[in-house]
Amino acid sequence: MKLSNYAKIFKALSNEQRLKIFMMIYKQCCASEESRGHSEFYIKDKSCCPGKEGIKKAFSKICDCMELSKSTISHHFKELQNAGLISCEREGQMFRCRVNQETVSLIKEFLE
Amino acid sequence: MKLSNYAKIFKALSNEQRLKIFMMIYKQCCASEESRGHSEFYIKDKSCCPGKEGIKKAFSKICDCMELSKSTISHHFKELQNAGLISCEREGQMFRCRVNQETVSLIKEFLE
DNA sequence: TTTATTGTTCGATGGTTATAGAATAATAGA
DNA sequence: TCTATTATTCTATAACCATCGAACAATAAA
Repeated sequence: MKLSNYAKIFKALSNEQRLKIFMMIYKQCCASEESRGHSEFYIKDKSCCPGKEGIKKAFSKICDCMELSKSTISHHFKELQNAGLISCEREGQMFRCRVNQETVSLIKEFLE
Repeated sequence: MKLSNYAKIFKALSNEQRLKIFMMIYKQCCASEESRGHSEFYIKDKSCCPGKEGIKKAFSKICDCMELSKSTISHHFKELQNAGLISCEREGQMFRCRVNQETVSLIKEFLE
């Protein structure tokens, strides 16, 4: 893979808010109320978004966990997709998304 | 470590030119002539910067491998240091620097 | 002490990005 | 079909970033 692609992946993770979104999906969970407006990421509980299929209704859940506008969050989702870090699909009113483990593995291999 | 610190590290790697510099130090080697102006990173040979102590005279060597001005490269070095990714020290006219493996490990653990 | 070499700092500039709000589109349910 | 819900796109703006050249600082060699 080209160096520019790696840079693109790192760029997608370089914004704190976007990284937080990514980690929520990665951990299949949502940040706690206390984490609002803070830089720390807290795992609330794993029951909020169960299953191995990724988060359902991820978009609105993540909106609830953050202090950003919908449009900004939508933009961040697209950046993460664009970098190949996550995949999203709409299932009716559900918004399912998951992390692309292959991309995560690529980063880890890159740093070997 | 705070999420903002991880974001900072990823930001340091998010610029293609800076990533190239980082990889030169990481691989303890310089890019080949052919790589000038291209987005690919090529390893030339390991003999140009031997030893485990990091690249000696890294700054000027890297300047020779890239199409950026000295001031820009200096800026990128500082960004990488600031993120904790590399450490540099001047030894007279030598400019020795090495990758902080602990930071690299932190990233890998973060993505576990 | 000069001079040459090497890297840093400063100031300017053009480009990119994060963000919000409004308008729009897509979908589900009544 | 109409309405409510949900996510996307558009437009604007302020902040940030990459880059350069020039001036400066530090060091080594003459």
